Amino acid sequence: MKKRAATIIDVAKAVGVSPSTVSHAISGKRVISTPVKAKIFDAIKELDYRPSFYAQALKNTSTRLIGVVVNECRNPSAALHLDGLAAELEKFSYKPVIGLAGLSHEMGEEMLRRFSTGLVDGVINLLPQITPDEAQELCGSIPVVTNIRESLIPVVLDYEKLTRDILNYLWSMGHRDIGYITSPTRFEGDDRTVTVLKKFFAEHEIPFDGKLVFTGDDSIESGIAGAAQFFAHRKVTAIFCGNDQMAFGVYRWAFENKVSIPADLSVIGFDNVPQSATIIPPLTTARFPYREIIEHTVKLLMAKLEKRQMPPGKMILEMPLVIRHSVADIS
Amino acid sequence: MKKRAATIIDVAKAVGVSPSTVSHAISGKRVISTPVKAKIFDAIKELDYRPSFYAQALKNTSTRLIGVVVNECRNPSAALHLDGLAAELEKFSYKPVIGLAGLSHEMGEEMLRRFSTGLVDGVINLLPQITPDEAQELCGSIPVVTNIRESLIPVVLDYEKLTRDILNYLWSMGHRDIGYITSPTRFEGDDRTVTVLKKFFAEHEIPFDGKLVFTGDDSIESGIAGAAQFFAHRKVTAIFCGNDQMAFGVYRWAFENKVSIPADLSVIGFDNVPQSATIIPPLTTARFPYREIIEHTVKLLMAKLEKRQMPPGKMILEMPLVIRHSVADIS
DNA sequence: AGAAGCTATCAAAACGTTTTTCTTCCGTCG
DNA sequence: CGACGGAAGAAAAACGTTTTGATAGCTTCT
Repeated sequence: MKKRAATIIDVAKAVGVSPSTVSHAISGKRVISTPVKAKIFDAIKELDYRPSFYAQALKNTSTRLIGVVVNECRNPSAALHLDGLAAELEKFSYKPVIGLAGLSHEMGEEMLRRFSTGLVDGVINLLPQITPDEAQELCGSIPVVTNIRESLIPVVLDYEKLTRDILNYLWSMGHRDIGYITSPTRFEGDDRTVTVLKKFFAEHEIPFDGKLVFTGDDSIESGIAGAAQFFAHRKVTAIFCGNDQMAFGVYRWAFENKVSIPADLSVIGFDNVPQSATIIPPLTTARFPYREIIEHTVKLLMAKLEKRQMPPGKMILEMPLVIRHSVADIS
Repeated sequence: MKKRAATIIDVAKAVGVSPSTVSHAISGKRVISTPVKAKIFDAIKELDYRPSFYAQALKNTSTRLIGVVVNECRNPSAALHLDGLAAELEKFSYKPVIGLAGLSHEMGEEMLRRFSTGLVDGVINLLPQITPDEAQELCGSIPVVTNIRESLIPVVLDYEKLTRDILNYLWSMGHRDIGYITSPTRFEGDDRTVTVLKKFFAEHEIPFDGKLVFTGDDSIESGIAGAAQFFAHRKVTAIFCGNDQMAFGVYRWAFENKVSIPADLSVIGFDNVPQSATIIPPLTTARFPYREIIEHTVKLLMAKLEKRQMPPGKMILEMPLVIRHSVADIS
């Protein structure tokens, strides 16, 4: 059990046949007589022969492996992406190789560079801190898809409509003092959200208060910090967050400060991670279309792998509000 | 950008030198004259040469990669393991290759078998459904550590003491009607827990009610099911769960059935995942020693890789209760 | 009966490295 | 001045496969 693993040459010798015959018997690319084939398979089992992955990869120049780079698994949204991508890639007989970059920028670059040495056939970059161009640069000649950045995928996420939906909903429930915590994962979406915010308040003839926008970083801590900042400034009746994680942070802050949700403070998240349904009170949030985004991500990667063009046309994905119990009607 | 990646031969030709010289210049294993070296590095940059990972692996027979097999990332406990293992392996210059098996048994076996083809130097099996022996069998000659099973690691988790601590705590708070939801991840720990339970009730002269033990599967859903079963049978004042996920399920059931935690029902979890601190009310739970377990897991794997024996001696790890707000004093 | 065509197998080249051994060229020393 | 030794680089072998081309031995057809 501690000795060197058996090679194809070992089994060839054991049967008294050439290595190529063994290879053909395994792959079935040429016909091998039944008795010989039987003896070969016996020997394979006997010697516990397993073809060397690396030798095969070297010969084939394809590995059916896709590198997926992500910051941390403990981010529920990342975990959802990872699980989903694994399942989706499986449909095309690809397997993910997950690179955990941690939170450092260098480590992310390092991982992408590492993948570019032929280890994988393609890369999916889930790091928000690395732009599509940087990622492609780091990976050299192998195809990369950066699915976090909306611009890269032939799909459009209508953040403006979503923001308007949320604001309308909050407004209809009587909320006038609303804080917003941004998420770096949403990028362009974030900027536009602020624009919509300003416009919305202008339309309703309410002054826009810049201190009611807090720049978050997707972590629970920044949710806490955001809520703290708002209330230090002035009382708000609702906070909406660029992702659910930060909404959980707001919950946390509220609990510690004896502010009751939703009675004293309403909260809206974005993502609809499973935890948003189990937290108390269940979080009202917008459903991020994980399934569709994931499908499109791998579809796009497959196209790049096969050097196909994607059909032009864009697809608009809905991000419906899922109404649970974290927003109160105070009108 | 779409053309074949440059090889070491290409850079050798570009400089007018032999491939071995290039290799030596890169590795520094032999001294190469400064001007030649400079030209080589220029050419490398120019051609964007990256050594083929597979060719290197084939030659070296070591890859500094460790396969980690896990069911799903969305399980927060798994995510914690994954992040921790990645950081710990990094200390030894190993990188994890994560295999997502999903929930099917065959897929788990498949992943383990796949890893055994030289893809990785060693394997860490996090699948509770596969025993250490099965895992070693599937992986052939490469070292495997199955860290979920306590018996394999030179560390003992004192589940009996933990159970007693929990029961004493609950008892001191006045609880007499206590349900227990088991976790498959704890195995032997689970059985022993039930034993301790019986003993504890005997000592306190309370009849043991078998219907107050529910077999869970670590999912949120089984937490819901467990709570539902208990209350269908009779009222309990406290439930303790083999992991935090299932405790979240109990929260969920309580919310839906207008049972208030902790006023009407106390809950204790096990794991102390981050979410247990942010859920409302914050969950009282036992801290699973992730850091130590992870350290020992890779220590053990490193020993196997270097064919060293582990020093005998076992280490007892504490699992202290972290008291938050999910248990009420009803005495 | 000889050419042609199969069938089952073998031999060799190739994939891109690393490593060991072999050259060649100098300078130095006795 | 011949031998020796060191430096710098070249050449070749090896890692474990897959794939292509070659080679026997048989059938089959004309």
